[in-house]
Amino acid sequence: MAFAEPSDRKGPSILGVDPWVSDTRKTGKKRELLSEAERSRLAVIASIVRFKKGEDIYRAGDRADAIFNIISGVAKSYSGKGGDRIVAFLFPNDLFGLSEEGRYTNAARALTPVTAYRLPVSVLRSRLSRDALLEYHVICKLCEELRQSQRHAFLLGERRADVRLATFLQMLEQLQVAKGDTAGEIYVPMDRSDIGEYVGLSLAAVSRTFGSLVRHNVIKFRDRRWLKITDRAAFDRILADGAGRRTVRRGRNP
Amino acid sequence: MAFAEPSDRKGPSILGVDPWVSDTRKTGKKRELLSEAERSRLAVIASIVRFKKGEDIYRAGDRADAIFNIISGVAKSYSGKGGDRIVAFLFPNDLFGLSEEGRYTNAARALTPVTAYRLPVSVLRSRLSRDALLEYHVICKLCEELRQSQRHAFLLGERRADVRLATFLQMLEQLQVAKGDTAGEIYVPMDRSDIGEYVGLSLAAVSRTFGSLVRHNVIKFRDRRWLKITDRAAFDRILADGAGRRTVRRGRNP
DNA sequence: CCAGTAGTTTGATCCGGATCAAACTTTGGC
DNA sequence: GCCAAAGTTTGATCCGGATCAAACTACTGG
Repeated sequence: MAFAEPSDRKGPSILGVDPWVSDTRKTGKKRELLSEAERSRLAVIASIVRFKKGEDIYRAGDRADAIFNIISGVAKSYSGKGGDRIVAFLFPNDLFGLSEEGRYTNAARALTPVTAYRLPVSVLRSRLSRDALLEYHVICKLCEELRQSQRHAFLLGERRADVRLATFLQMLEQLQVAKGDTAGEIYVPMDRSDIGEYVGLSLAAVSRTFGSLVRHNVIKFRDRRWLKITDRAAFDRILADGAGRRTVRRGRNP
Repeated sequence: MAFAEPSDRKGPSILGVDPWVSDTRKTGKKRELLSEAERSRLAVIASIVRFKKGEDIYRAGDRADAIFNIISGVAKSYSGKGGDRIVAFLFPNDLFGLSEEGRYTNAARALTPVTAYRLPVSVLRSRLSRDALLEYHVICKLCEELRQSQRHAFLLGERRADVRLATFLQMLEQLQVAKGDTAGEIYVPMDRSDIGEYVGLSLAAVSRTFGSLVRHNVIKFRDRRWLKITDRAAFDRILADGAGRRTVRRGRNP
Protein backbone atom coordinates (compact mmCIF):
# COMPACT_ATOMS: atom_id res chain seq x y z
CA MET A 1 0.00 0.00 0.00
CA ALA A 2 2.70 2.38 0.70
CA PHE A 3 6.28 1.70 -0.03
CA ALA A 4 7.91 1.87 -3.39
CA GLU A 5 9.43 -1.17 -4.95
CA PRO A 6 13.16 -1.64 -5.46
CA SER A 7 14.70 1.10 -7.52
CA ASP A 8 15.18 -1.09 -10.54
CA ARG A 9 11.45 -1.25 -10.95
CA LYS A 10 9.90 1.05 -13.46
CA GLY A 11 6.36 0.95 -12.23
CA PRO A 12 3.50 -1.26 -11.28
CA SER A 13 2.44 -3.75 -13.84
CA ILE A 14 -0.03 -6.48 -14.34
CA LEU A 15 0.55 -9.29 -16.72
CA GLY A 16 3.81 -7.74 -17.70
CA VAL A 17 2.15 -4.74 -19.22
CA ASP A 18 2.39 -1.24 -17.98
CA PRO A 19 1.76 1.98 -19.81
CA TRP A 20 3.71 3.94 -17.28
CA VAL A 21 6.92 2.20 -17.94
CA SER A 22 7.32 3.86 -21.27
CA ASP A 23 5.66 7.02 -20.04
CA THR A 24 8.10 7.31 -17.21
CA ARG A 25 11.04 6.70 -19.43
CA LYS A 26 9.90 9.15 -22.04
CA THR A 27 8.93 12.00 -19.80
CA GLY A 28 11.30 11.31 -16.97
CA LYS A 29 8.45 12.16 -14.65
CA LYS A 30 8.13 10.57 -11.32
CA ARG A 31 5.97 7.54 -11.15
CA GLU A 32 2.47 8.30 -10.04
CA LEU A 33 -0.76 6.49 -9.53
CA LEU A 34 -2.69 9.13 -11.34
CA SER A 35 -1.37 11.35 -14.03
CA GLU A 36 -1.84 15.05 -13.55
CA ALA A 37 -4.66 15.01 -16.07
CA GLU A 38 -6.32 12.10 -14.38
CA ARG A 39 -5.87 13.62 -11.02
CA SER A 40 -7.60 16.78 -12.06
CA ARG A 41 -10.35 14.79 -13.74
CA LEU A 42 -10.85 13.08 -10.43
CA ALA A 43 -10.56 16.31 -8.55
CA VAL A 44 -13.85 17.33 -10.04
CA ILE A 45 -15.65 14.58 -8.25
CA ALA A 46 -13.45 14.67 -5.19
CA SER A 47 -13.46 16.86 -2.18
CA ILE A 48 -10.32 17.77 -0.34
CA VAL A 49 -10.24 16.79 3.29
CA ARG A 50 -7.79 17.54 6.04
CA PHE A 51 -6.91 15.58 9.14
CA LYS A 52 -4.93 16.64 12.14
CA LYS A 53 -2.08 14.55 13.42
CA GLY A 54 -3.55 11.62 15.31
CA GLU A 55 -7.00 12.08 13.87
CA ASP A 56 -9.01 9.13 12.58
CA ILE A 57 -9.64 9.13 8.87
CA TYR A 58 -12.06 6.27 9.30
CA ARG A 59 -12.64 3.45 11.71
CA ALA A 60 -13.01 -0.25 11.06
CA GLY A 61 -16.64 -1.04 10.51
CA ASP A 62 -17.59 2.45 9.38
CA ARG A 63 -19.84 2.63 6.37
CA ALA A 64 -17.38 2.79 3.47
CA ASP A 65 -18.77 5.46 1.21
CA ALA A 66 -15.51 6.91 -0.03
CA ILE A 67 -11.94 6.09 -0.81
CA PHE A 68 -8.99 8.36 -0.24
CA ASN A 69 -5.94 9.49 -2.10
CA ILE A 70 -3.36 11.22 0.03
CA ILE A 71 -2.07 14.55 -1.23
CA SER A 72 0.33 15.22 1.60
CA GLY A 73 1.24 13.77 4.96
CA VAL A 74 1.52 10.25 6.26
CA ALA A 75 -1.14 7.97 7.69
CA LYS A 76 -1.36 4.42 8.87
CA SER A 77 -3.83 1.70 8.14
CA TYR A 78 -4.19 -0.60 11.09
CA SER A 79 -6.32 -3.41 12.41
CA GLY A 80 -6.54 -5.88 15.19
CA LYS A 81 -8.84 -5.80 18.14
CA GLY A 82 -6.22 -4.00 20.15
CA GLY A 83 -5.76 -1.44 17.41
CA ASP A 84 -2.14 -2.43 17.19
CA ARG A 85 -0.80 -4.18 14.10
CA ILE A 86 -0.16 -1.70 11.36
CA VAL A 87 -1.11 -3.08 7.98
CA ALA A 88 0.41 -0.29 5.91
CA PHE A 89 1.83 3.16 6.08
CA LEU A 90 0.15 5.50 3.66
CA PHE A 91 2.12 8.11 1.80
CA PRO A 92 1.17 10.75 -0.76
CA ASN A 93 -0.54 9.27 -3.79
CA ASP A 94 -1.51 6.12 -2.00
CA LEU A 95 -5.04 5.00 -2.59
CA PHE A 96 -6.78 3.46 0.37
CA GLY A 97 -10.13 2.78 1.91
CA LEU A 98 -11.06 -0.39 0.09
CA SER A 99 -14.09 -1.93 1.63
CA GLU A 100 -15.65 -5.27 2.17
CA GLU A 101 -19.36 -5.63 2.44
CA GLY A 102 -19.63 -1.85 2.34
CA ARG A 103 -17.65 -1.41 5.53
CA TYR A 104 -14.05 -0.51 6.08
CA THR A 105 -12.09 -3.51 7.27
CA ASN A 106 -9.22 -1.53 8.69
CA ALA A 107 -8.97 1.78 10.41
CA ALA A 108 -6.87 4.66 9.17
CA ARG A 109 -5.32 7.45 11.17
CA ALA A 110 -3.17 10.42 10.30
CA LEU A 111 0.37 10.25 11.66
CA THR A 112 1.13 13.76 10.53
CA PRO A 113 -1.29 16.40 9.32
CA VAL A 114 -2.83 14.87 6.21
CA THR A 115 -4.48 16.37 3.17
CA ALA A 116 -6.31 13.97 0.91
CA TYR A 117 -8.81 13.64 -1.87
CA ARG A 118 -11.99 12.02 -0.77
CA LEU A 119 -13.70 10.17 -3.60
CA PRO A 120 -17.28 9.12 -3.04
CA VAL A 121 -17.66 5.52 -4.06
CA SER A 122 -20.85 6.05 -6.01
CA VAL A 123 -19.33 8.66 -8.27
CA LEU A 124 -16.07 6.87 -8.67
CA ARG A 125 -17.86 3.72 -9.54
CA SER A 126 -19.69 5.15 -12.49
CA ARG A 127 -16.49 6.82 -13.57
CA LEU A 128 -14.73 3.49 -13.43
CA SER A 129 -17.18 1.73 -15.65
CA ARG A 130 -16.85 4.38 -18.32
CA ASP A 131 -13.20 5.19 -18.05
CA ALA A 132 -11.15 2.23 -19.20
CA LEU A 133 -7.85 3.93 -18.58
CA LEU A 134 -8.75 4.78 -15.03
CA GLU A 135 -9.90 1.24 -14.46
CA TYR A 136 -6.63 0.00 -15.82
CA HIS A 137 -4.71 2.25 -13.53
CA VAL A 138 -6.68 0.96 -10.61
CA ILE A 139 -5.56 -2.51 -11.61
CA CYS A 140 -1.98 -1.36 -11.69
CA LYS A 141 -2.31 0.26 -8.33
CA LEU A 142 -3.82 -2.86 -6.86
CA CYS A 143 -0.94 -4.93 -8.17
CA GLU A 144 1.44 -2.52 -6.56
CA GLU A 145 -0.34 -2.73 -3.26
CA LEU A 146 -0.47 -6.48 -3.48
CA ARG A 147 3.26 -6.64 -3.96
CA GLN A 148 3.68 -4.20 -1.14
CA SER A 149 1.66 -6.37 1.14
CA GLN A 150 3.63 -9.41 0.10
CA ARG A 151 6.79 -7.56 0.92
CA HIS A 152 5.38 -6.76 4.30
CA ALA A 153 4.61 -10.41 4.90
CA PHE A 154 8.07 -11.27 3.72
CA LEU A 155 9.57 -8.87 6.21
CA LEU A 156 7.48 -10.32 9.00
CA GLY A 157 8.59 -13.80 8.06
CA GLU A 158 12.13 -12.87 8.96
CA ARG A 159 12.99 -13.68 12.54
CA ARG A 160 15.95 -11.51 13.31
CA ALA A 161 15.21 -8.02 14.50
CA ASP A 162 18.08 -6.37 12.66
CA VAL A 163 17.04 -7.90 9.34
CA ARG A 164 13.46 -6.77 9.87
CA LEU A 165 14.49 -3.23 10.60
CA ALA A 166 17.04 -3.08 7.82
CA THR A 167 14.38 -4.30 5.40
CA PHE A 168 12.03 -1.67 6.70
CA LEU A 169 14.61 1.06 6.24
CA GLN A 170 15.27 -0.19 2.76
CA MET A 171 11.58 0.11 1.95
CA LEU A 172 11.51 3.65 3.25
CA GLU A 173 14.60 4.55 1.31
CA GLN A 174 13.30 3.11 -1.92
CA LEU A 175 10.07 4.97 -1.51
CA GLN A 176 11.93 8.19 -1.12
CA VAL A 177 14.28 7.51 -3.98
CA ALA A 178 11.33 6.69 -6.21
CA LYS A 179 9.73 9.96 -5.31
CA GLY A 180 12.93 11.79 -6.05
CA ASP A 181 13.36 12.89 -2.46
CA THR A 182 16.65 13.55 -0.80
CA ALA A 183 18.73 10.49 -1.25
CA GLY A 184 21.53 10.00 1.22
CA GLU A 185 19.34 10.53 4.22
CA ILE A 186 16.26 8.54 5.11
CA TYR A 187 13.28 10.25 6.66
CA VAL A 188 11.35 8.20 9.20
CA PRO A 189 8.02 9.91 9.72
CA MET A 190 6.58 7.46 12.21
CA ASP A 191 7.52 6.88 15.81
CA ARG A 192 9.28 3.84 17.22
CA SER A 193 6.11 2.30 18.44
CA ASP A 194 4.49 2.48 15.00
CA ILE A 195 7.58 0.95 13.48
CA GLY A 196 7.34 -1.84 16.00
CA GLU A 197 3.72 -2.46 15.14
CA TYR A 198 4.59 -2.66 11.48
CA VAL A 199 7.66 -4.86 11.68
CA GLY A 200 6.32 -7.05 14.46
CA LEU A 201 8.73 -6.08 17.20
CA SER A 202 8.19 -4.55 20.57
CA LEU A 203 8.88 -0.87 20.98
CA ALA A 204 11.87 -1.73 23.13
CA ALA A 205 13.31 -4.09 20.56
CA VAL A 206 13.06 -1.46 17.84
CA SER A 207 14.95 1.03 19.93
CA ARG A 208 17.54 -1.46 21.03
CA THR A 209 18.13 -2.78 17.54
CA PHE A 210 18.51 0.71 16.13
CA GLY A 211 20.95 1.35 18.93
CA SER A 212 22.92 -1.72 18.01
CA LEU A 213 23.03 -0.75 14.33
CA VAL A 214 24.30 2.67 15.32
CA ARG A 215 26.90 1.19 17.61
CA HIS A 216 28.15 -0.96 14.75
CA ASN A 217 28.33 2.12 12.53
CA VAL A 218 25.84 0.74 10.05
CA ILE A 219 23.49 3.69 10.35
CA LYS A 220 23.68 7.09 12.00
CA PHE A 221 20.81 9.20 13.28
CA ARG A 222 20.97 12.94 12.73
CA ASP A 223 17.96 13.22 14.96
CA ARG A 224 15.06 11.02 15.84
CA ARG A 225 13.61 11.05 12.32
CA TRP A 226 16.55 11.42 9.99
CA LEU A 227 19.22 8.85 9.52
CA LYS A 228 21.69 7.75 6.96
CA ILE A 229 23.28 4.48 6.12
CA THR A 230 26.93 4.85 6.93
CA ASP A 231 28.07 1.37 5.98
CA ARG A 232 26.29 0.19 2.91
CA ALA A 233 28.16 -3.07 2.69
CA ALA A 234 27.29 -4.03 6.24
CA PHE A 235 23.71 -2.94 5.66
CA ASP A 236 23.41 -5.12 2.58
CA ARG A 237 25.01 -7.96 4.43
CA ILE A 238 22.28 -7.78 7.03
CA LEU A 239 19.61 -7.81 4.34
CA ALA A 240 21.24 -10.69 2.52
CA ASP A 241 21.59 -12.63 5.70
CA GLY A 242 17.85 -12.81 6.03
CA ALA A 243 17.45 -14.91 2.93
CA GLY A 244 19.18 -18.16 2.20
CA ARG A 245 19.93 -19.04 5.73
CA ARG A 246 16.98 -20.77 7.26
CA THR A 247 18.01 -24.34 6.70
CA VAL A 248 14.81 -26.15 7.35
CA ARG A 249 16.14 -29.65 7.26
CA ARG A 250 13.63 -32.37 7.69
CA GLY A 251 13.86 -35.97 8.67
CA ARG A 252 17.20 -37.57 9.34
CA ASN A 253 19.72 -36.81 6.67
CA PRO A 254 23.36 -36.68 7.82
CA MET B 1 -3.89 -15.33 -3.00
CA ALA B 2 -5.45 -18.43 -1.81
CA PHE B 3 -7.62 -18.61 1.20
CA ALA B 4 -11.23 -17.62 1.36
CA GLU B 5 -12.41 -14.84 3.54
CA PRO B 6 -14.52 -15.35 6.62
CA SER B 7 -17.76 -17.08 5.85
CA ASP B 8 -19.85 -13.97 6.36
CA ARG B 9 -18.29 -12.49 3.28
CA LYS B 10 -20.26 -12.70 0.12
CA GLY B 11 -17.47 -12.15 -2.34
CA PRO B 12 -14.64 -9.94 -3.30
CA SER B 13 -15.44 -6.33 -3.75
CA ILE B 14 -13.85 -3.10 -4.63
CA LEU B 15 -15.23 0.20 -3.57
CA GLY B 16 -18.07 -1.61 -1.96
CA VAL B 17 -19.39 -2.88 -5.23
CA ASP B 18 -19.58 -6.44 -6.31
CA PRO B 19 -21.69 -7.97 -8.99
CA TRP B 20 -21.26 -11.43 -7.56
CA VAL B 21 -22.92 -10.63 -4.36
CA SER B 22 -26.29 -10.59 -5.94
CA ASP B 23 -25.35 -13.33 -8.36
CA THR B 24 -24.34 -15.60 -5.57
CA ARG B 25 -27.45 -14.92 -3.62
CA LYS B 26 -29.70 -15.44 -6.58
CA THR B 27 -28.17 -18.56 -7.94
CA GLY B 28 -26.82 -19.99 -4.75
CA LYS B 29 -23.76 -20.95 -6.71
CA LYS B 30 -20.40 -21.09 -5.14
CA ARG B 31 -18.33 -17.97 -5.41
CA GLU B 32 -15.92 -18.08 -8.29
CA LEU B 33 -13.40 -15.84 -9.89
CA LEU B 34 -14.68 -16.60 -13.30
CA SER B 35 -18.18 -17.55 -14.16
CA GLU B 36 -18.64 -20.70 -16.15
CA ALA B 37 -19.28 -18.62 -19.23
CA GLU B 38 -16.24 -16.55 -18.66
CA ARG B 39 -14.15 -19.51 -17.95
CA SER B 40 -15.07 -21.13 -21.19
CA ARG B 41 -14.50 -17.88 -23.02
CA LEU B 42 -11.05 -17.90 -21.54
CA ALA B 43 -10.59 -21.56 -22.26
CA VAL B 44 -10.51 -20.69 -25.93
CA ILE B 45 -7.36 -18.71 -25.50
CA ALA B 46 -5.96 -20.90 -22.77
CA SER B 47 -4.13 -24.16 -22.88
CA ILE B 48 -4.43 -26.73 -20.15
CA VAL B 49 -1.21 -27.68 -18.48
CA ARG B 50 -0.39 -30.36 -15.94
CA PHE B 51 2.30 -30.48 -13.32
CA LYS B 52 3.48 -33.37 -11.25
CA LYS B 53 3.75 -33.10 -7.52
CA GLY B 54 6.89 -31.16 -6.70
CA GLU B 55 7.26 -29.83 -10.21
CA ASP B 56 8.08 -26.18 -10.86
CA ILE B 57 5.35 -24.20 -12.55
CA TYR B 58 7.73 -21.33 -13.03
CA ARG B 59 10.82 -19.98 -11.38
CA ALA B 60 11.56 -16.51 -10.13
CA GLY B 61 13.11 -14.49 -12.91
CA ASP B 62 11.63 -16.56 -15.70
CA ARG B 63 10.21 -14.62 -18.58
CA ALA B 64 6.60 -14.07 -17.55
CA ASP B 65 4.63 -14.79 -20.67
CA ALA B 66 1.58 -16.36 -19.11
CA ILE B 67 -0.56 -16.38 -16.03
CA PHE B 68 -2.23 -19.41 -14.53
CA ASN B 69 -5.58 -20.37 -13.16
CA ILE B 70 -5.62 -23.59 -11.21
CA ILE B 71 -8.28 -26.11 -12.14
CA SER B 72 -7.33 -28.74 -9.60
CA GLY B 73 -4.59 -29.41 -7.11
CA VAL B 74 -2.61 -27.21 -4.77
CA ALA B 75 0.53 -25.22 -5.40
CA LYS B 76 2.68 -22.80 -3.51
CA SER B 77 4.11 -19.47 -4.46
CA TYR B 78 7.38 -18.85 -2.73
CA SER B 79 10.31 -16.54 -2.72
CA GLY B 80 13.45 -15.74 -0.85
CA LYS B 81 16.98 -16.54 -1.85
CA GLY B 82 16.83 -19.76 0.06
CA GLY B 83 13.57 -20.70 -1.62
CA ASP B 84 11.92 -20.86 1.76
CA ARG B 85 9.24 -18.35 2.71
CA ILE B 86 5.94 -19.28 1.20
CA VAL B 87 4.04 -16.25 -0.01
CA ALA B 88 0.78 -18.01 -0.74
CA PHE B 89 -0.81 -21.37 -1.18
CA LEU B 90 -2.67 -21.63 -4.44
CA PHE B 91 -5.93 -23.50 -4.68
CA PRO B 92 -8.34 -24.17 -7.52
CA ASN B 93 -9.54 -21.00 -9.18
CA ASP B 94 -6.67 -18.95 -7.90
CA LEU B 95 -5.09 -16.68 -10.42
CA PHE B 96 -1.35 -16.32 -10.20
CA GLY B 97 1.76 -15.50 -12.13
CA LEU B 98 1.67 -11.74 -11.93
CA SER B 99 4.88 -10.28 -13.18
CA GLU B 100 7.07 -7.31 -12.70
CA GLU B 101 9.21 -6.03 -15.50
CA GLY B 102 8.17 -9.02 -17.54
CA ARG B 103 9.66 -11.51 -15.12
CA TYR B 104 8.08 -13.59 -12.42
CA THR B 105 8.96 -12.26 -9.01
CA ASN B 106 8.14 -15.44 -7.14
CA ALA B 107 8.45 -19.06 -7.98
CA ALA B 108 5.55 -21.49 -8.03
CA ARG B 109 5.60 -25.21 -7.46
CA ALA B 110 2.96 -27.89 -7.40
CA LEU B 111 2.37 -29.46 -3.99
CA THR B 112 0.03 -32.04 -5.41
CA PRO B 113 -0.56 -32.92 -9.05
CA VAL B 114 -1.89 -29.72 -10.57
CA THR B 115 -4.02 -29.01 -13.60
CA ALA B 116 -4.27 -25.39 -14.67
CA TYR B 117 -5.22 -23.05 -17.42
CA ARG B 118 -2.26 -21.29 -18.89
CA LEU B 119 -3.20 -17.89 -20.31
CA PRO B 120 -0.67 -16.22 -22.56
CA VAL B 121 -0.24 -12.65 -21.47
CA SER B 122 -0.44 -11.19 -24.93
CA VAL B 123 -3.80 -12.73 -25.67
CA LEU B 124 -5.21 -12.04 -22.26
CA ARG B 125 -4.09 -8.48 -22.50
CA SER B 126 -6.03 -7.70 -25.62
CA ARG B 127 -8.98 -9.52 -24.13
CA LEU B 128 -8.75 -7.36 -21.07
CA SER B 129 -8.83 -4.11 -22.94
CA ARG B 130 -11.97 -5.14 -24.81
CA ASP B 131 -13.78 -7.05 -22.13
CA ALA B 132 -14.86 -4.65 -19.39
CA LEU B 133 -16.50 -7.34 -17.30
CA LEU B 134 -13.40 -9.48 -17.33
CA GLU B 135 -11.33 -6.49 -16.38
CA TYR B 136 -13.67 -5.77 -13.55
CA HIS B 137 -13.42 -9.31 -12.33
CA VAL B 138 -9.67 -9.05 -12.39
CA ILE B 139 -10.00 -6.04 -10.13
CA CYS B 140 -12.19 -8.03 -7.77
CA LYS B 141 -9.74 -10.88 -7.76
CA LEU B 142 -6.86 -8.55 -7.02
CA CYS B 143 -8.75 -7.07 -4.09
CA GLU B 144 -9.31 -10.55 -2.78
CA GLU B 145 -5.67 -11.43 -3.10
CA LEU B 146 -4.67 -8.18 -1.49
CA ARG B 147 -6.85 -8.92 1.49
CA GLN B 148 -5.46 -12.40 1.56
CA SER B 149 -1.96 -11.10 1.67
CA GLN B 150 -2.87 -8.67 4.41
CA ARG B 151 -4.29 -11.54 6.38
CA HIS B 152 -1.07 -13.39 5.92
CA ALA B 153 0.88 -10.41 7.19
CA PHE B 154 -1.52 -10.17 10.08
CA LEU B 155 -0.92 -13.80 10.95
CA LEU B 156 2.82 -13.30 10.81
CA GLY B 157 2.51 -10.30 13.09
CA GLU B 158 1.27 -12.57 15.83
CA ARG B 159 4.03 -13.88 18.03
CA ARG B 160 2.56 -16.93 19.66
CA ALA B 161 2.87 -20.16 17.77
CA ASP B 162 -0.54 -21.50 18.75
CA VAL B 163 -2.29 -18.35 17.57
CA ARG B 164 -0.46 -18.45 14.28
CA LEU B 165 -1.39 -22.04 13.66
CA ALA B 166 -4.97 -21.60 14.79
CA THR B 167 -5.30 -18.64 12.44
CA PHE B 168 -3.85 -20.72 9.67
CA LEU B 169 -6.29 -23.54 10.31
CA GLN B 170 -9.12 -21.05 10.36
CA MET B 171 -8.06 -19.79 6.95
CA LEU B 172 -8.01 -23.32 5.60
CA GLU B 173 -11.37 -24.07 7.08
CA GLN B 174 -12.96 -20.95 5.68
CA LEU B 175 -11.58 -21.70 2.29
CA GLN B 176 -13.13 -25.11 2.39
CA VAL B 177 -16.43 -23.88 3.72
CA ALA B 178 -16.55 -21.24 0.99
CA LYS B 179 -16.00 -23.90 -1.61
CA GLY B 180 -18.71 -26.01 -0.10
CA ASP B 181 -16.33 -28.77 0.87
CA THR B 182 -16.77 -31.09 3.79
CA ALA B 183 -17.25 -28.96 6.81
CA GLY B 184 -16.44 -30.60 10.11
CA GLU B 185 -13.08 -31.80 9.02
CA ILE B 186 -10.25 -29.68 7.72
CA TYR B 187 -8.02 -30.93 4.97
CA VAL B 188 -4.38 -29.88 5.17
CA PRO B 189 -2.83 -30.55 1.79
CA MET B 190 0.64 -29.26 2.58
CA ASP B 191 3.31 -30.79 4.76
CA ARG B 192 4.51 -29.49 8.12
CA SER B 193 7.51 -27.84 6.65
CA ASP B 194 5.43 -25.86 4.14
CA ILE B 195 3.12 -24.79 6.92
CA GLY B 196 6.14 -23.61 8.86
CA GLU B 197 7.39 -21.62 5.92
CA TYR B 198 4.01 -19.97 5.57
CA VAL B 199 3.32 -19.15 9.19
CA GLY B 200 6.91 -18.27 10.01
CA LEU B 201 7.69 -21.10 12.40
CA SER B 202 10.26 -23.83 12.29
CA LEU B 203 9.16 -27.27 11.24
CA ALA B 204 9.72 -28.47 14.77
CA ALA B 205 7.61 -25.70 16.25
CA VAL B 206 4.72 -26.53 13.94
CA SER B 207 4.77 -30.16 14.96
CA ARG B 208 5.14 -29.38 18.63
CA THR B 209 2.39 -26.81 18.62
CA PHE B 210 0.01 -29.14 16.81
CA GLY B 211 0.92 -31.71 19.39
CA SER B 212 0.10 -29.34 22.17
CA LEU B 213 -3.25 -28.43 20.64
CA VAL B 214 -4.06 -32.10 20.35
CA ARG B 215 -3.01 -32.75 23.93
CA HIS B 216 -5.34 -29.97 25.06
CA ASN B 217 -8.15 -31.52 23.02
CA VAL B 218 -8.58 -28.45 20.86
CA ILE B 219 -8.04 -30.34 17.64
CA LYS B 220 -7.78 -33.97 16.67
CA PHE B 221 -5.96 -35.48 13.73
CA ARG B 222 -7.59 -38.36 11.90
CA ASP B 223 -4.38 -38.75 10.01
CA ARG B 224 -1.58 -36.46 8.95
CA ARG B 225 -3.77 -34.40 6.63
CA TRP B 226 -7.22 -34.47 8.13
CA LEU B 227 -8.15 -32.93 11.40
CA LYS B 228 -11.14 -31.56 13.14
CA ILE B 229 -11.64 -28.90 15.73
CA THR B 230 -12.87 -30.69 18.80
CA ASP B 231 -13.20 -27.71 21.11
CA ARG B 232 -14.49 -24.72 19.24
CA ALA B 233 -14.62 -22.49 22.27
CA ALA B 234 -11.01 -23.14 23.14
CA PHE B 235 -10.05 -22.68 19.51
CA ASP B 236 -11.77 -19.33 19.32
CA ARG B 237 -10.21 -18.33 22.59
CA ILE B 238 -6.79 -18.91 21.08
CA LEU B 239 -7.69 -16.80 18.07
CA ALA B 240 -9.11 -14.04 20.21
CA ASP B 241 -6.09 -14.07 22.40
CA GLY B 242 -3.96 -12.98 19.55
CA ALA B 243 -5.67 -9.63 19.24
CA GLY B 244 -6.11 -7.11 21.98
CA ARG B 245 -3.29 -8.27 24.11
CA ARG B 246 -0.10 -6.67 22.97
CA THR B 247 -0.03 -3.74 25.30
CA VAL B 248 2.60 -1.59 23.75
CA ARG B 249 2.84 0.99 26.47
CA ARG B 250 5.28 3.76 25.88
CA GLY B 251 7.03 6.16 28.16
CA ARG B 252 6.36 6.08 31.82
CA ASN B 253 2.71 6.01 32.64
CA PRO B 254 1.77 4.23 35.86
C1' DC C 1 10.50 29.32 30.16
C1' DC C 2 8.56 25.86 32.57
C1' DA C 3 5.64 21.95 33.51
C1' DG C 4 3.61 18.13 31.93
C1' DT C 5 3.38 14.65 28.72
C1' DA C 6 4.58 12.00 24.69
C1' DG C 7 8.22 9.56 23.06
C1' DT C 8 12.78 7.11 23.60
C1' DT C 9 16.55 4.71 25.69
C1' DT C 10 18.29 1.39 28.61
C1' DG C 11 18.52 -2.29 32.22
C1' DA C 12 17.18 -6.93 34.20
C1' DT C 13 14.83 -11.04 33.82
C1' DC C 14 12.31 -14.62 31.68
C1' DC C 15 10.30 -17.54 28.28
C1' DG C 16 9.00 -19.33 23.74
C1' DG C 17 10.58 -20.96 19.88
C1' DA C 18 15.07 -21.83 17.10
C1' DT C 19 18.39 -25.03 16.63
C1' DC C 20 20.74 -29.38 16.91
C1' DA C 21 19.98 -34.11 17.05
C1' DA C 22 18.04 -38.54 17.07
C1' DA C 23 14.28 -41.75 16.74
C1' DC C 24 10.08 -42.85 14.71
C1' DT C 25 6.46 -43.32 10.83
C1' DT C 26 4.64 -43.09 6.49
C1' DT C 27 5.17 -43.37 1.44
C1' DG C 28 6.49 -44.86 -2.91
C1' DG C 29 9.28 -47.72 -6.01
C1' DC C 30 10.71 -52.19 -7.19
C1' DG D 1 6.54 -56.77 1.37
C1' DC D 2 10.83 -54.56 1.74
C1' DC D 3 13.88 -50.86 1.53
C1' DA D 4 15.13 -46.22 1.09
C1' DA D 5 13.77 -41.76 1.23
C1' DA D 6 10.58 -38.42 2.73
C1' DG D 7 8.16 -36.65 6.34
C1' DT D 8 7.11 -36.28 11.45
C1' DT D 9 7.66 -36.40 16.34
C1' DT D 10 10.17 -35.60 20.32
C1' DG D 11 14.09 -34.30 23.40
C1' DA D 12 17.76 -31.03 25.12
C1' DT D 13 19.82 -26.74 25.02
C1' DC D 14 20.34 -22.00 23.98
C1' DC D 15 19.40 -17.37 22.68
C1' DG D 16 16.85 -13.34 21.03
C1' DG D 17 13.42 -10.63 21.88
C1' DA D 18 9.21 -9.94 25.09
C1' DT D 19 8.11 -8.03 29.17
C1' DC D 20 8.47 -5.28 33.28
C1' DA D 21 10.38 -1.19 34.98
C1' DA D 22 12.73 3.04 35.42
C1' DA D 23 15.30 6.93 33.77
C1' DC D 24 16.00 10.09 30.31
C1' DT D 25 14.83 13.49 26.31
C1' DA D 26 12.11 16.29 23.29
C1' DC D 27 7.85 18.53 22.37
C1' DT D 28 3.69 21.34 23.41
C1' DG D 29 0.97 24.46 25.29
C1' DG D 30 0.29 27.75 28.78
